[in-house]
Amino acid sequence: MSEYEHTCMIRGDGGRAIRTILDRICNKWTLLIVATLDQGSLRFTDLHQQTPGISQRMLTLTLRNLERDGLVSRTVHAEVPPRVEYALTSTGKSLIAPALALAGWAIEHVSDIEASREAYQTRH
Amino acid sequence: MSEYEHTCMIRGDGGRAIRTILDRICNKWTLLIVATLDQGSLRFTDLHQQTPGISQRMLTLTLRNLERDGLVSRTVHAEVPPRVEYALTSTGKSLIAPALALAGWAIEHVSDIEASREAYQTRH
DNA sequence: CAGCATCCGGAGCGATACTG
DNA sequence: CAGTATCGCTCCGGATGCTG
Repeated sequence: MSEYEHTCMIRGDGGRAIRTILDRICNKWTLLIVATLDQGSLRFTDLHQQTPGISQRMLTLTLRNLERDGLVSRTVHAEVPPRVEYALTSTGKSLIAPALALAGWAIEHVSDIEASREAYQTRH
Repeated sequence: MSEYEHTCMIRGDGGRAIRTILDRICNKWTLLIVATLDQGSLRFTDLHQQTPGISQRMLTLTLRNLERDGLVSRTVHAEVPPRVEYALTSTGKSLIAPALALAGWAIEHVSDIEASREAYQTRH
């Protein structure tokens, strides 16, 4: 089987499956949060501190979406002050591998891409 | 080396490298166009017909961005009527592999994610 | 054939202030 | 500590119409 026949996985149903996950991970913070939680369970404030630049609002929204999709578990401990632990589910952990594949590609080609952008800039 | 230490590839520079590529592929059409071009060189109209639902405007914008980033080449043939061929560059082709990894994950887990969404819905 | 110009609605995201 | 509420900006993307 030739290489391009595999790409039916992407085009498959008009891209519905790949869209579902892209809509989840392609926002500004999701992959960063998932990668951070790969260390293990963390509290809201820990995540906030380990994610430079994120607002409380966006951290909350990102975690809610991940919880809703079953990629992150949210555990509330009945204590005062409250303690909430976030952790990757098994589904969430399984996302790490393909995410790393993409990150590897990004690191390998980011300089080429940026060079191409500058060259394009000067041509137009 | 434990698994989670690899995730520095994602968190690395605060996520700049991964952001560069996510900003490119995470829009609605880019991955679909790249997967379609994996068949080989195609004209504007061919791409338009093989990508159900896309508008001329979005096809143009998507192709311009891919060309700008050096993932797609654009060849204008001096004929009447005009003929323009789009093809993946070697950099563009190298994106197929990690994209397939992500698509595979998406296909494998899309039903779990949708089930989790419905369960979350009924809980809230 | 292969596009560009224009208008417009909605979503993403940041800043800020408030709370059980 | 772990959020919620509100405001406002920007950009994506769809619809439509025009052109070398």
